[in-house]
Amino acid sequence: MALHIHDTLRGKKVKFAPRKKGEVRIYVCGPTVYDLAHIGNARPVVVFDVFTRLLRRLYPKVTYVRNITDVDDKINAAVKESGETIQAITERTTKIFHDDMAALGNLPPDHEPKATDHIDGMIELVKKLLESGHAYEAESHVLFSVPSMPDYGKLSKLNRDDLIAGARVEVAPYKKDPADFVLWKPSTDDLPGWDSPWGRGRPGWHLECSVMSEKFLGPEFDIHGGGQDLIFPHHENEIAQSTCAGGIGKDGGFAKYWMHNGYLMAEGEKMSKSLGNFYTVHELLDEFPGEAIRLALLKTHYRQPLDFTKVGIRQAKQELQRFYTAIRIAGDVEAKKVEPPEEIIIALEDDLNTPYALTHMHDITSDLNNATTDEEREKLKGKLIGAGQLLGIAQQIPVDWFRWQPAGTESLDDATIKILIAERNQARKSKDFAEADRIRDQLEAQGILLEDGAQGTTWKRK
RNA sequence: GGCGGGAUAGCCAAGAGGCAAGGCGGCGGUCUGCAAAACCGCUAUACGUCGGUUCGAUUCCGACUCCCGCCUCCA
Repeated sequence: MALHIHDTLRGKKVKFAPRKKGEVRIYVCGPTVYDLAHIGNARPVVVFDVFTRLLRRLYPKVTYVRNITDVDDKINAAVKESGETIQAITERTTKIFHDDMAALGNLPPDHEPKATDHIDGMIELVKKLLESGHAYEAESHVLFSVPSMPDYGKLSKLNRDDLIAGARVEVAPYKKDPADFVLWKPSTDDLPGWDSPWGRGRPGWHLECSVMSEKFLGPEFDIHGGGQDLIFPHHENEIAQSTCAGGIGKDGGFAKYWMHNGYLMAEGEKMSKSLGNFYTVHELLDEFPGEAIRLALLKTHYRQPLDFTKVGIRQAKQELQRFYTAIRIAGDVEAKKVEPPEEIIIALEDDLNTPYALTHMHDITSDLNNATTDEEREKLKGKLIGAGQLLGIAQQIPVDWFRWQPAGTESLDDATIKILIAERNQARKSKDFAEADRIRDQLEAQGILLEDGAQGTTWKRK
């Protein structure tokens, strides 16, 4: 089975074929760096991380671009509120974003361009749109003329009349058509701005992705991804800007396929800052291992709505315990041929069916636990770890995984635990089970669980 | 009003027109000094409601209910 993905543009699952043989170019919308990433921001990062891992296995060359948007009115608002400089906010937020995403086991993209490094390109793009009659100037703004593009709305399946009918925001008076959107807007002195043919100003929201995707992937690339909420207006407007500025080829130009991940709720309610029921990745990482958070996201198919809960993370953590326990028990044999088994690849090739891939991982785990010969165990251990490679889980050394503890907890150090285990085993040897159990209970009270195995006593944290 | 996604066991969650995967949790057993882990077994009066198509639907169609979202700057 070849790779199939659900394409938002065509509205169905389709067979994937890259524009250039053996090469895949993918662009995913990254964060606007004004605040800590919440778990909803993490979903597309994790989803497309697994997806690009799969692509790299399937194709010799993959270029994955994910941008950082560091110019935006939300950033300006954050500046006003905190008094920090823009640079301080965007750099700090970017740093934390990187740390948080790494903690969730995400590999960095090949390129991570920043919007502010590409203002010149944006100005060029706006010029092109003006020259080709797809844009116009009005009151120091430059606007995209939606009526100039006959098939505007093809991604979101919204037509211009619907847009106008559903408008909840007052239409700016300088717009020729209510559906037109801003390409460039003027900045007052207290706002970030760049010199342009239309005066000092700053770019509209969608411009950066049009410019940076072309710069790193060319005017026609393969896949554009992001959260469902970006379909309209962001991606719709990117299509408008990029295709009307040129770069229209046989596949309609710009991205050939569009992939969007589903929405997230938190604890049964829609995530909302005003309700306070959203989790930042940062705070979650204090309480849970990043890998458990990652798995909680991958347990649900990426296009399904996901109700993200702490109970869900705990369940994910239990599943990881199972994988790592099996790997730990098989610690006496070398994993052989560590690479993703066929069934895992097949599951993921079917529009990234991570839940089904996980089912296979559990099957492999059962087989490993049931294996009787070392030869089988070597093979199955390799399969299990190989499967985890694609999903970005089960890659740690088991000891490290079992050692993890929440931030700020003060528990016994490894050396002390070792000593207590030795004392307990001494007691067991001399049949002083009361003392042995006392030590075990004492450790358990500190969150340390003991397991007496054939190869001695091992421990893990709850 | 327009457009889109969802509703499967205590919980999470795949799936296919023809006996309802998997995991977590729970229960019983084997193993263990006892545990834990592992293993074995059990754990859904049939998949939101009502109709329709069909030999047969939970899977297709229609209506409805509820939930989530988009309709100009939110992943």
